[in-house]
Amino acid sequence: MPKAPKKSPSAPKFSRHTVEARREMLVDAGLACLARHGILGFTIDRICTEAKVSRGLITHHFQSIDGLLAAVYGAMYGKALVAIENPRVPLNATPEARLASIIDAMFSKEFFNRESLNIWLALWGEIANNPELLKEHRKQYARYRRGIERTLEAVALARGKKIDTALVAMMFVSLVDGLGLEWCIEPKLLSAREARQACFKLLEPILGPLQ
Amino acid sequence: MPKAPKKSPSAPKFSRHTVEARREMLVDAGLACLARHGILGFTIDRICTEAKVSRGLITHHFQSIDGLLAAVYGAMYGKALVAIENPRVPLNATPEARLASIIDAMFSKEFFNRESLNIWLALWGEIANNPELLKEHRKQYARYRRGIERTLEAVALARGKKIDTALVAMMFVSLVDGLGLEWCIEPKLLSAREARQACFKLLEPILGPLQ
DNA sequence: TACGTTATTATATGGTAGTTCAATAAGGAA
DNA sequence: TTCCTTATTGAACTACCATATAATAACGTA
Repeated sequence: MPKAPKKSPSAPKFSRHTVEARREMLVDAGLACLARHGILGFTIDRICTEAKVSRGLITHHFQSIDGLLAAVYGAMYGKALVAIENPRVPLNATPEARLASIIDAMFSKEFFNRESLNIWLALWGEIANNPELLKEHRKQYARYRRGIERTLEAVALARGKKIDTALVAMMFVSLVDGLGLEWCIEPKLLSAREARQACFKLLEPILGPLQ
Repeated sequence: MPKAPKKSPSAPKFSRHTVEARREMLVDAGLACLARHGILGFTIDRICTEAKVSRGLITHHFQSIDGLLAAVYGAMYGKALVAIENPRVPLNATPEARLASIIDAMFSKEFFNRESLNIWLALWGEIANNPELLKEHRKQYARYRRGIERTLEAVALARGKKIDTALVAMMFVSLVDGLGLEWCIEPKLLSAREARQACFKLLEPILGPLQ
């Protein structure tokens, strides 16, 4: 009995899943590869090994490796959009409380961690060079910006301040992404707390005290 | 006379250059590939084709493809550091004028263009995943931040303002990088002029009027 | 003009990339 | 239990990857 099989001979060699479930498993494996090795680690071989499936499955479920990459991008935004469109505050919360909740979420451990940020960095560098990814980006990013703009606009309105909403939103989004970039590359140069503080320091001169 | 050669038979098949000159040519070719196709386009084949040399030359001059990538990164910083450490203002210019000159340079066509920004994006995504690149980054980025910190500190000192220099510098650098990121991916969402304006809008509540 | 140094070429090598597709077998339905 | 659908496997294929190295030839020097 050389190389004893770990399971009984009658055990299935693999298990079948619904299309949706398997797609999610492959997306998760893709995220793991992106987090660990960046865009150069996003390969059929690596991802299938990570997901413990054979090489043919990605093409079967996503047509191509780029199809999976677009799905991975959508999954990243999916998580973030929940926090922005449904901040964890009471329904009757003030606009200020909604904004503060969004900022807190952005710099919480769930989003502000090296794995997630390394994924974002890897994706950002490819958007402009990958048509399929760009298409997905346009869809998701529009929603993201709209959510931020509405929140900022609501605060300004509640305080009777007139602001250039598009510009302030762009500044806020840019600062958040920029802080994530710096921290991902060299985490010791700032803390999540300082990054969060930086956002308030940007917005308070424009919107008034927020905390 | 089939397939007539374009040059006389006695013409050299290639020309020799000094090590320094050839290294620069390879770096330029690497930059072009990065600008056009991102990090996935940074390959021996592509770069050598771009530079019109044979495949062995990169290894000969840089040991490996990662060695060339680190040199490319250094070249990008080299250009930017000139503008920061030697802003185009008179020697006796005010700190405010020096700061304004740096900001103007950052959003000038020389730096704020899609090619350059696509290169930065490609590099940022790889720093955390490439030890050789990380080493080069640490060397260059420290100089960059120091230059920004000194300039901000000088303005604050001249105006008798007390600021958290490290935090303000981090905010400024993050905003600049973030704006470049957004603009590179979707240039129609803001102009270079608005990006420049955003920097002043961040700094003026902290340092007072700057323009 | 001939020589010597060495930058450069060109090929070989072993690995890994993404995609295709026929064969397989899991697991629900009958 | 048997059958059928189809998710999944796994090998084949072509293309491209980085690197090593021996042969070549450019060009300054003597």
